[in-house]
Amino acid sequence: MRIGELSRRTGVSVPTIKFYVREGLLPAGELTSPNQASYGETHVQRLRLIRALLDVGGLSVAGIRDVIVAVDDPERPVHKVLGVAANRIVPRYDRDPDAGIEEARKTVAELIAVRGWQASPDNPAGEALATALAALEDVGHGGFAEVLDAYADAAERVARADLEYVAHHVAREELVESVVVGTVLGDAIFGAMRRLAHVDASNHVFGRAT
Amino acid sequence: MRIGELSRRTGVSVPTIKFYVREGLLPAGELTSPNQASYGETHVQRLRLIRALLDVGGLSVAGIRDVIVAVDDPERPVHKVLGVAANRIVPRYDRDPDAGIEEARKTVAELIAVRGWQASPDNPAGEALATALAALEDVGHGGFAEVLDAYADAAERVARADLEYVAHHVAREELVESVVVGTVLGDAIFGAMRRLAHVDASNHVFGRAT
DNA sequence: GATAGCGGCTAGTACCACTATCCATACTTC
DNA sequence: GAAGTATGGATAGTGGTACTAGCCGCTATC
Repeated sequence: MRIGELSRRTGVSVPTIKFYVREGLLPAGELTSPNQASYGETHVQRLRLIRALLDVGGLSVAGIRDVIVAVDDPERPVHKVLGVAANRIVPRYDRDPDAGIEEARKTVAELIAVRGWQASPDNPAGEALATALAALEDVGHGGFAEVLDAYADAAERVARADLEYVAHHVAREELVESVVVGTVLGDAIFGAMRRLAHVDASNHVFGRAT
Repeated sequence: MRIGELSRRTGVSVPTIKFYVREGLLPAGELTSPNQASYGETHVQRLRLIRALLDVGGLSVAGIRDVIVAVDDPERPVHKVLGVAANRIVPRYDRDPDAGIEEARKTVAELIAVRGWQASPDNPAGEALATALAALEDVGHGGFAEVLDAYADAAERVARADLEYVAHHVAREELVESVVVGTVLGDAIFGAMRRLAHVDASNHVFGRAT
């Protein structure tokens, strides 16, 4: 198919497709003559992935490129690809290291220890958690830490379900892609569900609301 | 205190503080002379809230303004304020209405019915959920829907904990602020925990990884 | 053989979150 | 009380991001 049809089938404009190719998010079409190229189903799939990661997942174009380059590199071992993906997916908050974040890091380390999680507290997710907890403390909602256990229970439940889903995929590309998709879209899905559950819970508590 | 000290105490530069005042995120200091104003603890608090919402919560300046204006308007009933907050907090994905999203909306409505949630499926959170599910379908991971039940269990657990925390706050401003903070930072916290739990779970399944 | 579409290119746009600079005045320090 | 720094208020500019517009020479298609 040619670029016009690719555009129609995905709802992405032709100039934007060209832009994604330039940015390395999408492989160029196969040239059939000096100025004519043909695109296939893989391009349609890739474009849908890009749009989902951009619109729903909130990743940046640069972040998507890093993930895609890692996924497409057959030399790279799976766990390295997942590492790159994790680094791009987890938002990086920069915060000048003060007393607050050190305290929060300790909380995170304790949580991991109590839960018996096999995870190092200084990986990006642990850092992100510490930053968020420190921010909570800063805004005077340190008491929110009370609910951390409930969050951890829920996170374990979700993570188990995620892994079960991912376990169905044996092929490398499928595995990596489902981890990326699941992580990014899973956040959006869980967030939306949490808000629905809030509405329900607050209707129970306050009678009726929005 | 004067603006310089406010800046030192919050780590936000003086020009940026001026910018927030112009944008209506932060009330102006109280003028003590034509070109001298004094700021108090409320300004420190408000600035910390702004930074947390921006850096960790990922809200836009315009979104924060809408939330803050609603919170600061004493005329507005609590449930309306929470509505505004929900609308700003939940990211709005625009997607041309196609067959996919209709299907996803049905899934959402069913989920709500099965769970017995007192929530309308056409509120922003329900729409966001439908969009995310449709995106999942688009990228060929429709099978992910299998795990929705686990997600819903977890969301209920988290929402219950959130409400318990919020129930401690009786004063209106405190109530609204804790809902906003809890919703926004809670997403970040849960996301980070989910990733930690993934690391743990995948260590159990695959032996060891990143 | 007209005309619409194409690949490849450079340049431009709109928005966002600041940042720089300026001015007249006020506070601070010597 | 002079010198130097800080302040409030204003306008203009910056750098980053995600596109978008326009052009050229060529080609598929009717």
